[in-house]
Amino acid sequence: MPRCREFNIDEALDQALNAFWLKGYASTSLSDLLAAMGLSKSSFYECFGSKRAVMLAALARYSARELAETRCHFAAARPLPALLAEWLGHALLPDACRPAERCGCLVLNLAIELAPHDAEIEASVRQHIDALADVLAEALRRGCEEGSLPATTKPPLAADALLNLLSGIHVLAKGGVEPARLQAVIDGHLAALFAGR
Amino acid sequence: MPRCREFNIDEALDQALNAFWLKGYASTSLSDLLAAMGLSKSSFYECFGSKRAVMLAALARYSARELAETRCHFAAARPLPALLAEWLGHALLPDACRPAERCGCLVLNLAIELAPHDAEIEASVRQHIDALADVLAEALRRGCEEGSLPATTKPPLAADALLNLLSGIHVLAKGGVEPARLQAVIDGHLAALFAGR
DNA sequence: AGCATAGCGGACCGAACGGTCCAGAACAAG
DNA sequence: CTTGTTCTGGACCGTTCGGTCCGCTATGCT
Repeated sequence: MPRCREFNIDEALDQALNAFWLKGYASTSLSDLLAAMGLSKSSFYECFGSKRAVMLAALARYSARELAETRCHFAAARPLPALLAEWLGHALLPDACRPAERCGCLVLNLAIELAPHDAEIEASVRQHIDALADVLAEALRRGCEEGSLPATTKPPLAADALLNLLSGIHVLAKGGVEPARLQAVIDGHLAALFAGR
Repeated sequence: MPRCREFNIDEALDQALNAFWLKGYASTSLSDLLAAMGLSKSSFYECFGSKRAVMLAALARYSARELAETRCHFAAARPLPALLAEWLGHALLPDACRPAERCGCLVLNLAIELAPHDAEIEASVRQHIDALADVLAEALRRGCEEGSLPATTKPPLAADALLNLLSGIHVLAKGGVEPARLQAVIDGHLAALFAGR
């Protein structure tokens, strides 16, 4: 007997995600959110409860998506150097699933804006970072075994370094540094990594 | 015959700077600002004109201060490895002139929050980044000449890499990653740098 | 003393904020 | 057709926002 929901929660969350990605949390007003998600204020509060809840859900969704893509990317049976180069360079290329160029990484954006004052956000951010580092470390470990990486490489440390590299890239790109300059930094890092040292 | 100004503009700006550093631009309300700067709304608008003008001034002040400190740091006649290690590690240590731990870098915080939507901010950020990169590149050039760095080192590229490293450190630290892990990343990067590769 | 300025507190402004509520239309299943 | 649910638009809430203005006092100079 009930009338079933007409809008798709996940699609609405994706739009909310894009809105927060573009303008951050505080600067995304309720009106912005409603316009992006394409639903009325009543439906919004009925379904999600609050602005903060939506951003938490969007953050979780982004994190899961990003993690799944990364896992999938490194699961491919291809040379590790190419996999890493593509994964890092990804941040500098236009991408259909990003709401704009130079919008950085949603997790990092929200981390900077909210993590110091919101324990729940901080926990999500930490979890995302650690999970990503794990995926990277695992890929690097395989690289060591296969010989594409020097045996002296320490996967967890090198994974942290790569994650730090990508974080810097995201931030500096948002600050206006030209992609070519950042690409050179990536290339240098990878060259050093595969040369061992 | 005029009565002279009682509060110090620069000190007030420093307090505004700390407020923005702690909470970002949008989340720092006028009340926050007035309380931090210790002056009345009337004096505030008489002297600075608008919230945005204050943040621009605070940003310029921060940038100049940071740049001067960095120049001074690398002007010391001490071994380059130590200078670099201290400069990078600085971001992970408590510091009297910072309003809190893990507050990141004001320029990067504002870049992420505002640069994509505010050309004036973006220009300031770019200028700061380029100036810092120049200082670093110059220090690295001296390192090459003195032999503390391999002759194959390309100072501008290595400078960008160091700046990117520091940016990542700031962001990940704000995201809750333990300082020890980030310190290890720094150590690894410097080891690779001085080993050439 | 007289005067111009600095600075203050506070009233006031319109707009926007996040959030609540409700009347009614649209719709699906019985 | 009835019933129960979804969904919408809009009225409404109190609060806060950035910003303006004014009247008062405190102060320094002549």
